[in-house]
Amino acid sequence: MTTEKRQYSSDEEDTPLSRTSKRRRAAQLDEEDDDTGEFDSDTALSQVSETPNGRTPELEEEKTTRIEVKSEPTKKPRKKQATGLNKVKKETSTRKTKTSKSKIKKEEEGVGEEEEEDGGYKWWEAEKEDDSVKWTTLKHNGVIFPPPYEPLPSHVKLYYDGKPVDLPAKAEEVAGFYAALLGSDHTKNPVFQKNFFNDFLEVLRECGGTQNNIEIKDFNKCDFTKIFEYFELQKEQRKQLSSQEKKQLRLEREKLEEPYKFCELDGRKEQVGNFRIEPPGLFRGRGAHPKTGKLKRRVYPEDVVLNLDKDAPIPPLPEGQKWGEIRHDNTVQWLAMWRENISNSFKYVRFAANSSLNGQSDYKKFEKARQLKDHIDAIRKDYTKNLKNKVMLERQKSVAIYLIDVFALRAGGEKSEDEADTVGCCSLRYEHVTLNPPNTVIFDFLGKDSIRYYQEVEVDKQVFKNLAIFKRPPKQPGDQLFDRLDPSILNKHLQHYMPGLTAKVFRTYNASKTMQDQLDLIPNEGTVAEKLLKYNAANRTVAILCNHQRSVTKNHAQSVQKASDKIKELEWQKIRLKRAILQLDESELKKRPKYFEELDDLTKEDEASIHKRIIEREIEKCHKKFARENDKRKFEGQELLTESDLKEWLDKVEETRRNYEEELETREIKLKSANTTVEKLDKQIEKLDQRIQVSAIQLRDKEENSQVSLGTSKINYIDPRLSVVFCKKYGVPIEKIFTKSLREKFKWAVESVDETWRF
DNA sequence: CCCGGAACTTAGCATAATCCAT
DNA sequence: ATGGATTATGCTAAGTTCCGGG
Repeated sequence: MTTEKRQYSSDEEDTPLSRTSKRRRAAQLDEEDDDTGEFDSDTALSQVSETPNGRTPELEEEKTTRIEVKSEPTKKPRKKQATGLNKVKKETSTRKTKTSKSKIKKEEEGVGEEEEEDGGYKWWEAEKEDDSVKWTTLKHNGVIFPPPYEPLPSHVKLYYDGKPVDLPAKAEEVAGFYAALLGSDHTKNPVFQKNFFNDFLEVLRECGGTQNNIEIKDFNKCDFTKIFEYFELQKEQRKQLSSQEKKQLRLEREKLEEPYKFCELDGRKEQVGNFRIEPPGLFRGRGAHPKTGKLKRRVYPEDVVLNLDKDAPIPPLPEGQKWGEIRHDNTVQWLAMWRENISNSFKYVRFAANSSLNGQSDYKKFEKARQLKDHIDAIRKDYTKNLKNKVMLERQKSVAIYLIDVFALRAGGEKSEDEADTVGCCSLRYEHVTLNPPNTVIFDFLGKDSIRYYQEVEVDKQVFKNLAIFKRPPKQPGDQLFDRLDPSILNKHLQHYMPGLTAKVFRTYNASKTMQDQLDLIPNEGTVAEKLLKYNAANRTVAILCNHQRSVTKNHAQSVQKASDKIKELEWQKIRLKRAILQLDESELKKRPKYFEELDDLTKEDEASIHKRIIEREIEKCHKKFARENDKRKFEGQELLTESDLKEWLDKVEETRRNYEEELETREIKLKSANTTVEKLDKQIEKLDQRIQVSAIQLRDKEENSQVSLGTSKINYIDPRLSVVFCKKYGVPIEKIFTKSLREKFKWAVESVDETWRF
């Protein structure tokens, strides 16, 4: 019933043209388009779509474009970027005095928070001008390599055409990678199968084929289930370990990790993020990734480049091994890197999210987004005006910025043939946008991570007209909508509004701005739980804006069912109590008829099904309790409970069942305590009402959140200071909103902001 | 310019850890 | 205390942007 969240592009109806040639074709179109392209600002929509092979473009216009384009970059060289940030820094320093004062107050009050490992260095209270140099000293202990491959026991094998295969360890390892995924969707994906099988055969060939003369040719004759089952068994055994043993293992792991967890940056102890080298395995590309299933090869020390200061001791390696390279580059914030074999790019070992350098980057990111406040009006005015610009490039730019600003689209860079076909703004194609006059647009495309973006929206009239122009024949499916645009052109354009302004800043800006606006709407009243719910609702609007999705969990439907059953049960209980009141004193009905109205809401059938559910649950409970109790007794060598003991419990349930049945007929409630009163029952009903309220809200929240992921926007888009201010102003403990690791990541925000701060 | 490499930021999913009702 | 449900974290893929060299 749930629509699949991630979309695997429909079976290659891909045109014979490769994506790159599509692009080229689009470029040709442009020239033609320019010929047709005199854009009258008042062109009516009908005219636009009609416009056949229009007139030649005014050459003047062409010239102006070129001149404009050239003159733009002269304005400022790239490296400048710092200027904008320096301004930000000054702003900070004025705020600093305030901040440190409030900090002192805090300390006087003796707020003893969590322990800090880094000695409490507060970079946000320090001044630092040039940030191209990231550190002066950097020492660390390198990385953890995955353990070497452990061959399977000799009775666990791959079967080919029904026969056991003796694989060389290296090939067996690869087979094992596949076997381990048997339960997952990956192994159902033909691309995954094919890529895996190719690489598996290659490894097998490299190590001289199978050891018992079986030639593996057909993937469909391979049976990995024995290996899979062995892994499952291992998993099970690991789960069965006593908590003692588990603890032991954990301690050993922690001891091994200890030296790698921290490094020394400018003399301070800071945490390292991903100090583990990624283990070999099968590449799990998302969506319709052409390389999914390929073997991700093992990384050895000689593949790894370390980055540390010149005087830092070089982390030792086992005899005979050496690091690929030792570097001393203090303009970057990585500690180690290696080249990965799937797309031939680099992987980095970097500082943890709570490190000072990452904190500073975050801070700068949000300050830059805040700066956009001062320019956004001009930018909006500008792009609105330029929607009617006579130059095609300008129109494309303004429409693109409009989409990025209004719908929070990503920039959308060009992608190569061997990646999943996903798009962002600049790479949108003809088929991703459907136009419904007068001004409704349907966006339907796969974005980052192959997450579907589907929106039916109304857009500015002129935007609509322009989109129609961008789709005008001879353009057709497969062609680029913005055929003259790419992120670098767009970003260059944005630069001249504000240094450092790029497409992604709009997402940050609009996310945080939306959050601020939503938080402003929340009244400062009610319980902490209620406020939290409203905070989450605000968070959710941001997540929806950014299209942050998650797959519904396997047991979502079940859990919703359970929750709504629970509510129904509570309501039934309430009704029951009300009946009881009437039983005690019939005159109550006349006194407050409204109160008893809901007695009629519950049909006999509903009531019966509630009864049934309760009874079934009780019976199940008896069985479970029986089984568990006996397990325990067995373990302790005690006498076991007999079937008759179980029967006794079940009989009790049966009795309840009969009571319910009777109650259903007679509507007569058997009251538990004899001396109850109307007042007491009223109290109980009130309590029930509250519980029902709470449960109903939680249920709604659960449903609304089932496909929306709040975390991504909380971590990356919403200025953390907004949350801190919210907590302070509304008396909500920050722990309710930021987990421990987020509090550490956003320490700069938690400690530096007072109630008056605004995004 | 254009291209691709390099560096950094953002993303969802699997699983570990924790919570919470029983 | 248990174990099923929920939440937090770890992992690594997939974006954007910067940058330097032809």
